[in-house]
Amino acid sequence: MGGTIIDTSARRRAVAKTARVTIADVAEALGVTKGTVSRALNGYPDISPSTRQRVVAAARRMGYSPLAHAQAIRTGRVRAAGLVLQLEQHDAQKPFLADFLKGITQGASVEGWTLTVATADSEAEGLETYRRLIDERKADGFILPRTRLVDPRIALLREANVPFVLFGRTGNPEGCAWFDISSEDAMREAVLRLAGAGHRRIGFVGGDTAFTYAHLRATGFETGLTEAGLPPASGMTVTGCTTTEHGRGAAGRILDMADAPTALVCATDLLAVGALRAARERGLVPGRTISITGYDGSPEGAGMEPPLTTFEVDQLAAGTRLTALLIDRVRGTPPEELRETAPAVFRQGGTHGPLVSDNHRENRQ
Amino acid sequence: MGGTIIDTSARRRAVAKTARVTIADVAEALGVTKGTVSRALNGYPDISPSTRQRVVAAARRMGYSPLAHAQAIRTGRVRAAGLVLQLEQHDAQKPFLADFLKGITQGASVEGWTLTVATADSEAEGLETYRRLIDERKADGFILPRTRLVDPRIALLREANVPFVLFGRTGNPEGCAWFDISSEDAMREAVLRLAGAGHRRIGFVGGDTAFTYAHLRATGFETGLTEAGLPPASGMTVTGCTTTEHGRGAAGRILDMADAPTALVCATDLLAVGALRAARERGLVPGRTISITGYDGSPEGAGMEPPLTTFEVDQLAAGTRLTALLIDRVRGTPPEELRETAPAVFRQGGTHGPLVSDNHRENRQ
DNA sequence: TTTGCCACCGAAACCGGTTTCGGCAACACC
DNA sequence: GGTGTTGCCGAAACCGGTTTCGGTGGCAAA
Repeated sequence: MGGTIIDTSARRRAVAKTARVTIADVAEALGVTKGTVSRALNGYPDISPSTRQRVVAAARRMGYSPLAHAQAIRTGRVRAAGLVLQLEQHDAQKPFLADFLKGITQGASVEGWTLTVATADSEAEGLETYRRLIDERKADGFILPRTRLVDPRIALLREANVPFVLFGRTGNPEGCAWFDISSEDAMREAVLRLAGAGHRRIGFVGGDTAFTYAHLRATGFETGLTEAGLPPASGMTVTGCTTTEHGRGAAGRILDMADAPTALVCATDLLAVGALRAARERGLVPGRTISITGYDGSPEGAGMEPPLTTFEVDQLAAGTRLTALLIDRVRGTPPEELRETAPAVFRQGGTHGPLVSDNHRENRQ
Repeated sequence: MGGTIIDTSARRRAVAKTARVTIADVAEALGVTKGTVSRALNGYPDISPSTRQRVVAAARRMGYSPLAHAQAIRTGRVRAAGLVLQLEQHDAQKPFLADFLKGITQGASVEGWTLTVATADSEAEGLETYRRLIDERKADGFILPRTRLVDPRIALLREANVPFVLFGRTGNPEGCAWFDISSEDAMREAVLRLAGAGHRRIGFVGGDTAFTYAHLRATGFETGLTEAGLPPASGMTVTGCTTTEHGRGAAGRILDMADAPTALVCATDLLAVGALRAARERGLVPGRTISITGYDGSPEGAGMEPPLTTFEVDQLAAGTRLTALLIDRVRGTPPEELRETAPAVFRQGGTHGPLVSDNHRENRQ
């Protein structure tokens, strides 16, 4: 201030609210160029070990960390995963959202990535949101939850040539990477367990088969029947249910049949809750005169009395794997090598039990 | 390909996976400079209406939209709100998370912003996460949920000179902008309603008073007592409860007192659920021989039998307002002008009712 | 006609990084 | 001793925008 000559960088620093340390500051402090600092910090091979060490030390000492968006301008990578949540639907996935997000962000932060989330009310709005995020490059790739057999989001991302990973599977797997829970195996296991407990007439309450998971669970149920040596459950199978009320209605209709099943396999915990309600309304006792299984491992199911027999899904692990796969995908690994499934694990509850004879059954109710 | 002279931009476009339209492309197509295009699109006054129109039309026609991170390098703004979720705690906020996120992202997308979310297990890890996001400039400002009376996050952001908005209030409001639900008024209203229904001995089950909301709700309860002309509820007030089990234990101890209260005001729905359990274990009938109110408007409370009397919080609106305030804050509005509160609205349930005489009470149980 | 002003836009610097290119010194090899 | 290599790093271009500065043309006032 006293002199006439004022160093511009010093003046800039005095004006700036917060003094940001740039790569140029580090370079100047060491008497090297920006390029050298950049290469040293990014692990380029043409930097001598001693120089690299000096640079790393100076960067740490000066508190330098590069601006993500400044790097992105040249590299084209913002180091962010994108997630568009379509929350129009019922609160089915809401309870799992926290764990899922936690898994994603944990997987992301390991690699220095972050997560950009957006929401949409409708499918059309969702596609618009993807387009916006892609255009502005707010994410390097996307995680697609709740995939459908025919999924317009996949078509969009394929065409835009943007990396993505499915949470779930889809009809045409070409160019798709995914992580999924093999819920079809869980449905199969449910049938086999019930058949092993003596049940011969088993019904199924399934979800909207436009979603791949619902389709797969329905087929898994059929597979279980076949493997158990039981005939196809004609008439005792319902799909297209999404809410608790749907589940209640569908289960009610099945239980009102002449040859009503003694057990119900439900595609989700939500539907199982509805089915339990329908069963109780008909004087049936879950775990004794009616067996009901769910799927999801929801806290609601665990808090019920008796607790719901279900299959647990590790949403946190799912989120972690999905981001790991996405990051690999962004880095160039072909999608065919990035396909994983994990099993859901059986959780013993009190809503299922061995078959009781019809006489016995009459007594109980 | 046939000729010797190959335009570099054309070659680049052939090589690039996806042809991105840059500002230079738009400028070239119109025969103007990048600067003109930029100024036209950003509403600078020194651009003639006709030119502006031509630029806007060309940009739309060519499908141009600027890269957010390329703009950020000069403007210093990435147009992103930051949200760090500390999910160590119990699943208290999980059910509201979806709506809250929806509100935030909706508020953000209106202004062309996005949301960057991160999670942390502990407070220390949370602070580390803030530092990382700030250093890499992954967000222009932050939304801080679940504020405490003394909040280290606020200290951190204050010092780093990074804009933020509280969801809640705090001990030292200096430099803080916030949005909050005046839950203290709800507690007061609960007491007044109960007193109006004849209750004279009212207990309180409160949360961890390190959190501002819990502190405020406890004072709101006291205010209600005073306004109702009731004496301070010595011994019938418990704070520090966070889980359903805590609520059950605390309510149980209160209900076991010699002069047990006939009504319990609970600071959260979670605690109310625990209190209901404790009451039922003692043969009390919610809505008849014991009155219990909650706060949150949780779906669990609505699904109970009878439904929980509680106060609803519009999480979606909260998220929307918070981002609007944050964006204003980032744009320079002083924090003192960005402070809002909204009321929680009473939701009639079946867990409270008029005071019944002790004789009557004995009969009922 | 000259002057002055203003509207409008071009030229170029700039933001903070990354990456290409080329050069110099040291060393090995014939 | 000339000639390649090789290791290492400086110089500068570059990424895609924004912003500053200055200049030109048109028009009104003198």
